[in-house]
Amino acid sequence: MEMFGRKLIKWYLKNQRKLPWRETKDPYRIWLSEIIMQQTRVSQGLEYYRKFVSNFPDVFSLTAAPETKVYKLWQGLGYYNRAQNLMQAARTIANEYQGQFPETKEELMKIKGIGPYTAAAIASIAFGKPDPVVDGNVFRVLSRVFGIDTPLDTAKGKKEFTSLAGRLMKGQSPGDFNQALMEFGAVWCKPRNPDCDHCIFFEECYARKNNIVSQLPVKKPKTRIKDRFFYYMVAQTKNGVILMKKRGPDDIWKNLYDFPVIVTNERTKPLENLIALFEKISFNDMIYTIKHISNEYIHLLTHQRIHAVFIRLIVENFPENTPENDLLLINKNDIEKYPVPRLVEQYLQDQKLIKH
DNA sequence: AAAACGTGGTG
DNA sequence: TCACCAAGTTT
Repeated sequence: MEMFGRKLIKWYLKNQRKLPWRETKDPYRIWLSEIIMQQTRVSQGLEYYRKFVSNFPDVFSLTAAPETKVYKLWQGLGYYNRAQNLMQAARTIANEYQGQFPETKEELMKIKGIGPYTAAAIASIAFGKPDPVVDGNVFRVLSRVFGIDTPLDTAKGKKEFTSLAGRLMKGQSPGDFNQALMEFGAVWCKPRNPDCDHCIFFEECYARKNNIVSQLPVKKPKTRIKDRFFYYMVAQTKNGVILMKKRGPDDIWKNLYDFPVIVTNERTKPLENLIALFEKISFNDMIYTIKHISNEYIHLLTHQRIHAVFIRLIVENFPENTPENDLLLINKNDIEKYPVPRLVEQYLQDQKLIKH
Protein backbone atom coordinates (compact mmCIF):
# COMPACT_ATOMS: atom_id res chain seq x y z
CA MET A 1 0.00 0.00 0.00
CA GLU A 2 2.54 2.44 1.19
CA MET A 3 4.88 1.52 -1.60
CA PHE A 4 2.32 2.10 -4.31
CA GLY A 5 2.02 5.82 -3.59
CA ARG A 6 5.74 6.30 -3.14
CA LYS A 7 6.59 4.69 -6.42
CA LEU A 8 3.79 6.46 -8.20
CA ILE A 9 4.82 9.91 -7.04
CA LYS A 10 8.45 9.21 -7.73
CA TRP A 11 7.44 8.29 -11.26
CA TYR A 12 5.29 11.39 -11.54
CA LEU A 13 7.93 13.84 -10.42
CA LYS A 14 10.20 12.51 -13.10
CA ASN A 15 7.78 11.84 -15.95
CA GLN A 16 4.93 14.32 -15.71
CA ARG A 17 4.03 16.40 -18.71
CA LYS A 18 4.49 20.08 -18.35
CA LEU A 19 0.99 21.54 -18.34
CA PRO A 20 0.01 25.12 -17.62
CA TRP A 21 -2.48 24.27 -14.88
CA ARG A 22 0.25 22.47 -13.00
CA GLU A 23 2.08 25.70 -12.45
CA THR A 24 -0.52 27.23 -10.19
CA LYS A 25 -2.46 26.53 -7.02
CA ASP A 26 -5.06 29.12 -7.91
CA PRO A 27 -8.38 27.34 -7.39
CA TYR A 28 -9.92 29.35 -10.19
CA ARG A 29 -7.44 28.04 -12.72
CA ILE A 30 -7.58 24.53 -11.34
CA TRP A 31 -11.34 24.66 -11.65
CA LEU A 32 -11.18 26.05 -15.16
CA SER A 33 -8.79 23.36 -16.28
CA GLU A 34 -10.88 20.60 -14.74
CA ILE A 35 -14.07 21.74 -16.43
CA ILE A 36 -12.36 22.09 -19.77
CA MET A 37 -10.67 18.72 -19.50
CA GLN A 38 -13.79 16.73 -18.67
CA GLN A 39 -14.09 13.96 -21.25
CA THR A 40 -11.46 15.76 -23.25
CA ARG A 41 -7.89 14.96 -24.22
CA VAL A 42 -5.08 17.25 -23.20
CA SER A 43 -4.16 17.84 -26.83
CA GLN A 44 -7.67 19.04 -27.52
CA GLY A 45 -8.23 21.10 -24.39
CA LEU A 46 -4.87 22.78 -23.98
CA GLU A 47 -5.46 25.71 -26.31
CA TYR A 48 -8.90 26.32 -24.84
CA TYR A 49 -7.42 26.56 -21.38
CA ARG A 50 -4.89 29.13 -22.58
CA LYS A 51 -7.59 31.17 -24.30
CA PHE A 52 -9.82 31.18 -21.26
CA VAL A 53 -7.07 32.11 -18.84
CA SER A 54 -5.87 34.97 -20.97
CA ASN A 55 -9.38 36.28 -21.65
CA PHE A 56 -10.64 35.68 -18.12
CA PRO A 57 -7.75 35.68 -15.67
CA ASP A 58 -10.05 35.49 -12.64
CA VAL A 59 -13.58 34.60 -11.71
CA PHE A 60 -14.82 38.18 -11.83
CA SER A 61 -13.70 38.77 -15.37
CA LEU A 62 -15.52 35.62 -16.36
CA THR A 63 -18.64 36.84 -14.60
CA ALA A 64 -18.47 40.08 -16.50
CA ALA A 65 -18.07 38.47 -19.91
CA PRO A 66 -20.92 38.45 -22.42
CA GLU A 67 -22.39 35.00 -22.88
CA THR A 68 -21.69 35.03 -26.58
CA LYS A 69 -18.03 35.59 -26.02
CA VAL A 70 -17.80 32.63 -23.65
CA TYR A 71 -19.63 30.37 -26.05
CA LYS A 72 -17.47 31.57 -28.87
CA LEU A 73 -14.33 30.70 -26.99
CA TRP A 74 -15.82 27.34 -26.14
CA GLN A 75 -16.77 26.62 -29.73
CA GLY A 76 -15.46 23.30 -30.95
CA LEU A 77 -14.86 21.85 -27.50
CA GLY A 78 -18.20 20.08 -27.26
CA TYR A 79 -20.48 19.44 -24.31
CA TYR A 80 -21.72 22.97 -24.44
CA ASN A 81 -23.58 22.62 -21.20
CA ARG A 82 -20.20 23.01 -19.62
CA ALA A 83 -19.94 26.56 -20.92
CA GLN A 84 -23.31 27.42 -19.48
CA ASN A 85 -22.48 25.79 -16.15
CA LEU A 86 -19.15 27.56 -16.18
CA MET A 87 -20.83 30.96 -16.26
CA GLN A 88 -23.38 30.02 -13.65
CA ALA A 89 -20.67 28.68 -11.38
CA ALA A 90 -18.64 31.85 -11.80
CA ARG A 91 -21.61 33.93 -10.74
CA THR A 92 -22.19 31.70 -7.73
CA ILE A 93 -18.60 32.00 -6.63
CA ALA A 94 -18.52 35.74 -7.17
CA ASN A 95 -21.83 36.45 -5.49
CA GLU A 96 -22.26 33.82 -2.83
CA TYR A 97 -18.65 33.12 -1.99
CA GLN A 98 -17.21 36.62 -2.47
CA GLY A 99 -14.97 35.30 -5.20
CA GLN A 100 -13.34 32.74 -2.91
CA PHE A 101 -13.68 29.10 -3.87
CA PRO A 102 -14.94 26.92 -1.03
CA GLU A 103 -12.29 24.50 0.14
CA THR A 104 -14.21 21.32 0.86
CA LYS A 105 -15.39 18.72 -1.59
CA GLU A 106 -18.84 18.81 -0.10
CA GLU A 107 -19.23 22.55 -0.54
CA LEU A 108 -17.66 22.53 -4.00
CA MET A 109 -20.17 19.97 -5.19
CA LYS A 110 -22.99 22.39 -4.61
CA ILE A 111 -21.72 24.45 -7.52
CA LYS A 112 -23.10 23.86 -10.97
CA GLY A 113 -20.91 21.68 -13.14
CA ILE A 114 -18.81 20.46 -10.25
CA GLY A 115 -19.43 16.80 -9.57
CA PRO A 116 -17.57 14.31 -7.39
CA TYR A 117 -14.53 14.19 -9.62
CA THR A 118 -14.03 17.92 -10.09
CA ALA A 119 -14.76 18.69 -6.44
CA ALA A 120 -12.13 16.22 -5.28
CA ALA A 121 -9.66 17.55 -7.82
CA ILE A 122 -10.01 21.16 -6.68
CA ALA A 123 -10.06 20.26 -2.99
CA SER A 124 -6.91 18.18 -3.26
CA ILE A 125 -4.87 20.16 -5.78
CA ALA A 126 -5.70 23.68 -4.67
CA PHE A 127 -6.32 23.10 -0.97
CA GLY A 128 -4.43 19.94 -0.13
CA LYS A 129 -7.50 18.06 1.10
CA PRO A 130 -7.22 14.27 1.12
CA ASP A 131 -10.04 13.64 -1.33
CA PRO A 132 -9.19 10.96 -3.89
CA VAL A 133 -10.14 11.65 -7.49
CA VAL A 134 -11.58 8.82 -9.49
CA ASP A 135 -11.65 9.38 -13.20
CA GLY A 136 -11.27 7.06 -16.16
CA ASN A 137 -7.51 6.85 -15.66
CA VAL A 138 -7.79 5.97 -11.99
CA PHE A 139 -10.32 3.24 -12.70
CA ARG A 140 -7.99 1.74 -15.25
CA VAL A 141 -4.79 1.83 -13.22
CA LEU A 142 -6.33 0.53 -10.01
CA SER A 143 -8.41 -2.14 -11.65
CA ARG A 144 -5.32 -3.52 -13.35
CA VAL A 145 -2.75 -3.22 -10.59
CA PHE A 146 -5.10 -4.58 -7.92
CA GLY A 147 -7.14 -6.88 -10.12
CA ILE A 148 -10.55 -5.36 -9.48
CA ASP A 149 -13.25 -6.46 -11.89
CA THR A 150 -16.16 -4.59 -10.38
CA PRO A 151 -17.80 -2.63 -13.20
CA LEU A 152 -16.71 0.95 -12.80
CA ASP A 153 -19.95 2.50 -14.00
CA THR A 154 -21.94 1.30 -11.03
CA ALA A 155 -22.48 2.72 -7.58
CA LYS A 156 -20.66 -0.24 -6.07
CA GLY A 157 -17.71 0.20 -8.40
CA LYS A 158 -17.35 3.90 -7.73
CA LYS A 159 -17.43 3.33 -4.01
CA GLU A 160 -14.89 0.54 -4.19
CA PHE A 161 -12.39 2.43 -6.34
CA THR A 162 -12.77 5.65 -4.36
CA SER A 163 -12.16 3.81 -1.13
CA LEU A 164 -9.07 2.09 -2.49
CA ALA A 165 -7.69 5.35 -3.87
CA GLY A 166 -8.25 6.96 -0.50
CA ARG A 167 -6.29 4.26 1.30
CA LEU A 168 -3.46 4.44 -1.21
CA MET A 169 -3.28 8.19 -0.84
CA LYS A 170 -2.48 8.03 2.88
CA GLY A 171 0.92 9.45 3.64
CA GLN A 172 1.22 11.19 0.29
CA SER A 173 0.55 14.71 -0.79
CA PRO A 174 -3.09 14.54 -1.97
CA GLY A 175 -2.69 16.85 -4.94
CA ASP A 176 0.44 15.16 -6.17
CA PHE A 177 -0.94 11.70 -5.57
CA ASN A 178 -4.14 12.40 -7.47
CA GLN A 179 -2.40 13.98 -10.41
CA ALA A 180 0.22 11.26 -10.44
CA LEU A 181 -2.40 8.54 -10.59
CA MET A 182 -4.25 10.24 -13.44
CA GLU A 183 -1.06 11.06 -15.29
CA PHE A 184 0.18 7.52 -14.97
CA GLY A 185 -3.05 6.25 -16.45
CA ALA A 186 -2.96 8.79 -19.23
CA VAL A 187 0.60 8.33 -20.43
CA TRP A 188 1.62 4.86 -19.27
CA CYS A 189 -1.21 2.57 -18.24
CA LYS A 190 -3.08 3.36 -21.43
CA PRO A 191 -6.32 1.69 -22.49
CA ARG A 192 -4.66 -0.30 -25.24
CA ASN A 193 -1.20 -1.76 -25.60
CA PRO A 194 0.44 -0.38 -22.45
CA ASP A 195 4.14 -1.07 -22.10
CA CYS A 196 3.83 -3.50 -19.21
CA ASP A 197 7.34 -4.87 -19.59
CA HIS A 198 8.86 -1.59 -18.48
CA CYS A 199 6.18 -0.58 -16.02
CA ILE A 200 7.07 0.45 -12.48
CA PHE A 201 4.41 -1.98 -11.25
CA PHE A 202 5.61 -4.86 -13.38
CA GLU A 203 6.19 -7.09 -10.35
CA GLU A 204 2.97 -6.51 -8.47
CA CYS A 205 0.42 -5.72 -11.16
CA TYR A 206 -2.34 -8.31 -10.93
CA ALA A 207 -3.48 -7.89 -14.50
CA ARG A 208 0.03 -8.17 -15.89
CA LYS A 209 0.78 -11.27 -13.82
CA ASN A 210 -2.43 -12.93 -14.93
CA ASN A 211 -2.28 -11.70 -18.49
CA ILE A 212 -5.63 -9.94 -18.35
CA VAL A 213 -4.48 -6.37 -18.91
CA SER A 214 -6.69 -5.98 -21.96
CA GLN A 215 -9.71 -7.19 -20.00
CA LEU A 216 -9.55 -4.49 -17.34
CA PRO A 217 -11.19 -2.27 -16.37
CA VAL A 218 -14.63 -3.84 -16.59
CA LYS A 219 -17.54 -1.75 -17.70
CA LYS A 220 -21.18 -2.54 -17.60
CA PRO A 221 -22.21 -3.79 -21.02
CA LYS A 222 -23.74 -1.06 -23.06
CA THR A 223 -27.47 -1.41 -23.15
CA ARG A 224 -27.59 -1.18 -26.85
CA ILE A 225 -30.97 -2.61 -27.68
CA LYS A 226 -31.13 -4.87 -30.64
CA ASP A 227 -34.32 -5.22 -32.61
CA ARG A 228 -35.36 -8.72 -33.61
CA PHE A 229 -38.46 -9.83 -35.44
CA PHE A 230 -40.12 -13.09 -34.51
CA TYR A 231 -42.68 -14.62 -36.84
CA TYR A 232 -44.45 -17.42 -35.08
CA MET A 233 -46.45 -20.17 -36.69
CA VAL A 234 -49.24 -21.30 -34.41
CA ALA A 235 -50.60 -24.34 -36.19
CA GLN A 236 -53.64 -26.11 -34.86
CA THR A 237 -55.91 -28.89 -36.12
CA LYS A 238 -59.64 -28.66 -36.00
CA ASN A 239 -59.80 -31.04 -33.12
CA GLY A 240 -57.43 -28.93 -31.05
CA VAL A 241 -53.92 -30.28 -31.47
CA ILE A 242 -51.26 -27.59 -31.42
CA LEU A 243 -47.68 -27.79 -32.61
CA MET A 244 -45.19 -26.43 -30.13
CA LYS A 245 -41.43 -26.34 -29.97
CA LYS A 246 -38.91 -26.45 -27.19
CA ARG A 247 -36.39 -23.67 -27.35
CA GLY A 248 -32.72 -24.52 -27.62
CA PRO A 249 -29.75 -23.56 -25.46
CA ASP A 250 -28.34 -20.88 -27.73
CA ASP A 251 -30.79 -18.06 -27.46
CA ILE A 252 -33.17 -16.33 -25.10
CA TRP A 253 -35.79 -18.24 -23.16
CA LYS A 254 -33.67 -21.33 -22.85
CA ASN A 255 -35.67 -24.50 -22.49
CA LEU A 256 -39.00 -22.81 -22.55
CA TYR A 257 -41.66 -23.67 -25.07
CA ASP A 258 -42.99 -21.64 -27.92
CA PHE A 259 -43.85 -22.30 -31.56
CA PRO A 260 -41.92 -22.77 -34.76
CA VAL A 261 -40.55 -19.35 -35.54
CA ILE A 262 -38.73 -17.42 -38.23
CA VAL A 263 -36.36 -14.85 -36.75
CA THR A 264 -35.09 -11.91 -38.75
CA ASN A 265 -33.28 -8.68 -38.06
CA GLU A 266 -35.74 -6.61 -39.95
CA ARG A 267 -39.42 -6.45 -40.54
CA THR A 268 -40.65 -8.94 -43.12
CA LYS A 269 -43.40 -8.33 -45.59
CA PRO A 270 -45.61 -9.67 -46.91
CA LEU A 271 -46.24 -12.06 -44.06
CA GLU A 272 -47.70 -14.72 -46.28
CA ASN A 273 -44.29 -15.38 -47.78
CA LEU A 274 -43.18 -16.72 -44.46
CA ILE A 275 -45.41 -19.72 -44.66
CA ALA A 276 -43.20 -21.44 -47.18
CA LEU A 277 -40.41 -21.07 -44.66
CA PHE A 278 -42.57 -22.46 -41.92
CA GLU A 279 -42.90 -25.66 -43.86
CA LYS A 280 -39.16 -26.17 -43.65
CA ILE A 281 -39.11 -25.99 -39.90
CA SER A 282 -42.20 -28.10 -39.33
CA PHE A 283 -43.93 -30.23 -41.97
CA ASN A 284 -43.76 -30.30 -45.70
CA ASP A 285 -46.90 -29.99 -47.69
CA MET A 286 -49.02 -28.68 -44.91
CA ILE A 287 -52.56 -28.09 -45.93
CA TYR A 288 -53.62 -25.02 -44.08
CA THR A 289 -55.73 -21.95 -43.94
CA ILE A 290 -54.67 -18.75 -42.25
CA LYS A 291 -57.05 -18.12 -39.43
CA HIS A 292 -55.56 -15.04 -37.88
CA ILE A 293 -52.52 -12.78 -38.01
CA SER A 294 -51.87 -11.00 -34.77
CA ASN A 295 -50.76 -7.46 -34.30
CA GLU A 296 -47.13 -6.92 -33.59
CA TYR A 297 -46.26 -7.57 -29.98
CA ILE A 298 -43.32 -5.64 -28.58
CA HIS A 299 -41.49 -7.53 -25.92
CA LEU A 300 -38.58 -5.90 -24.14
CA LEU A 301 -35.60 -7.76 -22.78
CA THR A 302 -32.46 -6.29 -21.32
CA HIS A 303 -30.70 -6.07 -24.64
CA GLN A 304 -33.34 -6.87 -27.16
CA ARG A 305 -36.59 -5.52 -28.41
CA ILE A 306 -38.59 -8.43 -29.77
CA HIS A 307 -41.20 -7.65 -32.38
CA ALA A 308 -43.45 -10.67 -32.52
CA VAL A 309 -46.21 -11.54 -34.95
CA PHE A 310 -48.19 -14.73 -34.47
CA ILE A 311 -49.67 -16.33 -37.55
CA ARG A 312 -52.35 -18.74 -36.60
CA LEU A 313 -53.01 -21.57 -39.00
CA ILE A 314 -55.67 -24.22 -39.15
CA VAL A 315 -54.13 -27.36 -40.60
CA GLU A 316 -55.88 -30.41 -41.95
CA ASN A 317 -53.87 -32.95 -40.07
CA PHE A 318 -50.51 -33.49 -38.50
CA PRO A 319 -48.78 -36.79 -39.25
CA GLU A 320 -49.58 -39.60 -36.87
CA ASN A 321 -46.05 -40.11 -35.60
CA THR A 322 -44.53 -37.70 -33.14
CA PRO A 323 -42.28 -35.21 -34.93
CA GLU A 324 -38.55 -34.99 -34.30
CA ASN A 325 -36.30 -32.05 -33.45
CA ASP A 326 -37.98 -30.72 -30.36
CA LEU A 327 -41.33 -30.33 -32.00
CA LEU A 328 -44.24 -31.71 -30.12
CA LEU A 329 -47.93 -32.06 -30.65
CA ILE A 330 -50.03 -31.20 -27.69
CA ASN A 331 -53.68 -30.90 -26.98
CA LYS A 332 -54.65 -27.32 -26.50
CA ASN A 333 -56.07 -28.19 -23.11
CA ASP A 334 -52.60 -29.18 -21.98
CA ILE A 335 -50.91 -26.05 -23.17
CA GLU A 336 -50.87 -24.55 -19.70
CA LYS A 337 -48.62 -27.35 -18.53
CA TYR A 338 -45.74 -26.05 -20.57
CA PRO A 339 -43.50 -23.19 -19.46
CA VAL A 340 -43.67 -20.43 -22.01
CA PRO A 341 -42.10 -16.97 -22.27
CA ARG A 342 -44.21 -14.12 -21.03
CA LEU A 343 -44.66 -12.99 -24.61
CA VAL A 344 -46.22 -16.30 -25.59
CA GLU A 345 -48.33 -16.34 -22.49
CA GLN A 346 -49.68 -12.95 -23.41
CA TYR A 347 -50.54 -14.10 -26.89
CA LEU A 348 -52.23 -17.23 -25.64
CA GLN A 349 -54.29 -15.18 -23.25
CA ASP A 350 -55.30 -12.77 -25.95
CA GLN A 351 -56.31 -15.67 -28.14
CA LYS A 352 -58.24 -17.27 -25.29
CA LEU A 353 -56.13 -20.35 -25.68
CA ILE A 354 -55.43 -20.17 -21.98
CA LYS A 355 -57.36 -18.58 -19.17
CA HIS A 356 -56.50 -15.63 -16.90
C1' DA B 1 -30.62 4.68 -12.98
C1' DA B 2 -30.07 5.21 -17.66
C1' DA B 3 -29.51 8.41 -21.27
C1' DA B 4 -27.95 12.54 -23.22
C1' DC B 5 -24.37 15.41 -24.08
C1' DG B 6 -19.63 16.63 -28.76
C1' DT B 7 -15.63 16.17 -30.78
C1' DG B 8 -11.33 14.18 -32.20
C1' DG B 9 -7.87 10.45 -31.83
C1' DT B 10 -6.74 5.55 -32.17
C1' DG B 11 -5.83 0.70 -33.41
C1' DT C 1 -13.99 0.81 -41.14
C1' DC C 2 -15.70 1.88 -36.78
C1' DA C 3 -16.14 0.89 -31.93
C1' DC C 4 -13.93 2.58 -28.27
C1' DC C 5 -12.14 6.13 -25.52
C1' DA C 6 -11.10 10.82 -23.34
C1' DA C 7 -9.16 15.00 -16.21
C1' DG C 8 -17.79 13.60 -15.97
C1' DT C 9 -22.14 15.99 -14.92
C1' DT C 10 -26.84 16.52 -15.28
C1' DT C 11 -31.55 15.20 -15.56
